Amino acid sequence: MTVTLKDIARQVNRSVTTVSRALHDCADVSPETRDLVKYTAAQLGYAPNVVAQRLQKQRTETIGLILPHHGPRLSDPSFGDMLTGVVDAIAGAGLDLLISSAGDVPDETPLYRQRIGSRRVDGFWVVRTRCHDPRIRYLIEQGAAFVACGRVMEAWDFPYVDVDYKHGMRSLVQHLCQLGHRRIAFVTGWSDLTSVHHQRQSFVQSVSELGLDDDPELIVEGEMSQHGGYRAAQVLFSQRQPATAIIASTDLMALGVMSAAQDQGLEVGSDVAVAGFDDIPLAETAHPTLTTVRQPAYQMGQLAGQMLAALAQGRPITRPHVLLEPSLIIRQSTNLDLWL
Amino acid sequence: MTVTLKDIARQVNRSVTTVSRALHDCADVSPETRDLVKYTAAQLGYAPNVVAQRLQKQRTETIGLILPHHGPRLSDPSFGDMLTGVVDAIAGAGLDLLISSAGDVPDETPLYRQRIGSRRVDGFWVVRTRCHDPRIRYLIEQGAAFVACGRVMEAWDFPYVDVDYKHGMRSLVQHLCQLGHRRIAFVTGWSDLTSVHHQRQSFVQSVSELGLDDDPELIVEGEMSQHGGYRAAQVLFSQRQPATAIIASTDLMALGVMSAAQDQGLEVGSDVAVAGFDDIPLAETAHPTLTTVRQPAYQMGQLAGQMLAALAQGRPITRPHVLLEPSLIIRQSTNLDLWL
DNA sequence: TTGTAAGCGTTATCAT
DNA sequence: ATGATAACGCTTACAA
Repeated sequence: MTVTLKDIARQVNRSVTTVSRALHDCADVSPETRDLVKYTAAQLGYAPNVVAQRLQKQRTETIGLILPHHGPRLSDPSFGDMLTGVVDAIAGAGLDLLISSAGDVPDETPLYRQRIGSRRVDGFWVVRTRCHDPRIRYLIEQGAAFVACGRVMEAWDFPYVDVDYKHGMRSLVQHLCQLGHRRIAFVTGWSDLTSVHHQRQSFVQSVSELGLDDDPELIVEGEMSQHGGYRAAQVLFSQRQPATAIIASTDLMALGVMSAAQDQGLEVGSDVAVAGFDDIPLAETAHPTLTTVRQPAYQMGQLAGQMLAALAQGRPITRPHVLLEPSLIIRQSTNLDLWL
Repeated sequence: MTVTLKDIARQVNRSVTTVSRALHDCADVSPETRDLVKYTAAQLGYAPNVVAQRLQKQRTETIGLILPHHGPRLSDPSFGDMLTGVVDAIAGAGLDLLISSAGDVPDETPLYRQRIGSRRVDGFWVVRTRCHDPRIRYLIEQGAAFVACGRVMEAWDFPYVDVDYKHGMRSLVQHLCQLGHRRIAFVTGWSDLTSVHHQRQSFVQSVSELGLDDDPELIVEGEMSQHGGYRAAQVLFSQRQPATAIIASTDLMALGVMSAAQDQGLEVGSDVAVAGFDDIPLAETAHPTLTTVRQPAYQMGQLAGQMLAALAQGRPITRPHVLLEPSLIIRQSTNLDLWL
């Protein structure tokens, strides 16, 4: 059925060892043998049994991703982009990506433990870091190979790729301030997430520095989805003194906010300004188009993938700490006069 | 470093064989030995080396997904949902999902060949089938285990999960006809895709049966994304006698169509009706909300995953051909008066 | 230049 | 009830 080294060896009247060496282009095999072996292998349609190779090499050439129970959903566009970046990068290095889901388990460390112990993967890609992330702590303790998309609050040294949310938030608040807004709200996700934490911190600081309204009611936490954004916005609109501008943690939330505003009969971009984070494709085709802080999701994934490949193959990581600068994309949702 | 059977065997003064049997709860091992072995294993933090198990068992317990070069993108929401369904179902059966990308290669069969030959996976999940799909042909020829999300035009017998696009399209055209539309356009994806083919066939037939305008100009092919929908709609709006209703192959395309209409100064839901396929979350929060043919993406993935698990574990597939009925979700984009 | 033998960690077969 | 032995397919000392 399936072709093995033994089959080739029999055919060319050599030992399995010689065949193996010939296929690996070892110097100590005669050119004739090498050519013969390669020819025969090709003809027989030989493909090495990677499982056997892995057992021998004690490497799985596989990167694991355990989807955390607190999201992101595979159906979130920006996460999909990041995933594509990782898949492309590690596939280019001959590695596989193994996806599993944490399900409803609150503590994911046993899953990581299990996959390390059973030598299922060479390293992990960790997404959606939390401020004090037990996964990161565990992986560092174990000396496991991993790359995170996101930082933690502790001053631990581990390879990561992240976005400078503080910078992004600052430029967004400044933009809204310049447009004359004094009362800016922040519709945010679960603040245990490091990204959200940074956004929030920077929001509070920027608002204070610019002397804007710093009413704590203006910060509303919700689920990181359109529905979460929608509901949070409803809360905001029901306040005695509603905000004139709303920033959301993600574009999906921002689209929910826009939706809620429009359902209130408000015109987004004039009656109320709305902005998000990510720059998903929909941001550009929404009506009005959505002002946002663009994050290079694909590139982040790609970088993480390259770092993981280096790690898995024992090469040093050239830049273990990458902080990408996001850029403010001004569109109609904060400035309806804008002609795109 | 890592604990193996040998370590346990040494510790409990038994052979590796006995330890293995004890851990597998074989009947022919004494209760004392069994308990001792299990206790020791737990204490040492033993986890079986899956690579070794796989080499021995000649099974990888892994399902492969090779992302076709013609999409879908990982960032498409409906595909993400389906992927989640597969991951959940497969993980529940103790299997892994291996993702790789076909890159720019026009013919993917070598990739399948390579993964079969190297025994990397036990089976494949095939997505986005084409009318005459070389991947399906190849996998059938090879006798490989796989489940497809989508059918082909040939009368080949293979396990699949698909949606009854024809039915969905018919109900959509009927709905628009009842609203008084005589000139309905279809903004479609690459018609080599079986799903698109079925939609198109049903569109033409429904239009003809209902006696509506069957101008071939009303069918415009474009990229299956918002931009593709946007551009195709621009073509439609520039026609001498524009359509009064536009159906798109996917919700993303439909959102692009809505965008283009709005940029033309048209009011979607009154000046022009727009409808899509999928029912992604954004369909419900778009403005106006989007009429669509709902497809149970997560459920499709889940079913495919269950079938794959059965296949991989040598169990028979109870229902190898599943055709799910989509349902028409009427919203404002075809009927602005509608209060959701 | 080639072959022999051992080993990766596990499971299955056959003795005892 | 337990253990020796072989096997899964491959790589790599070491020997010839």
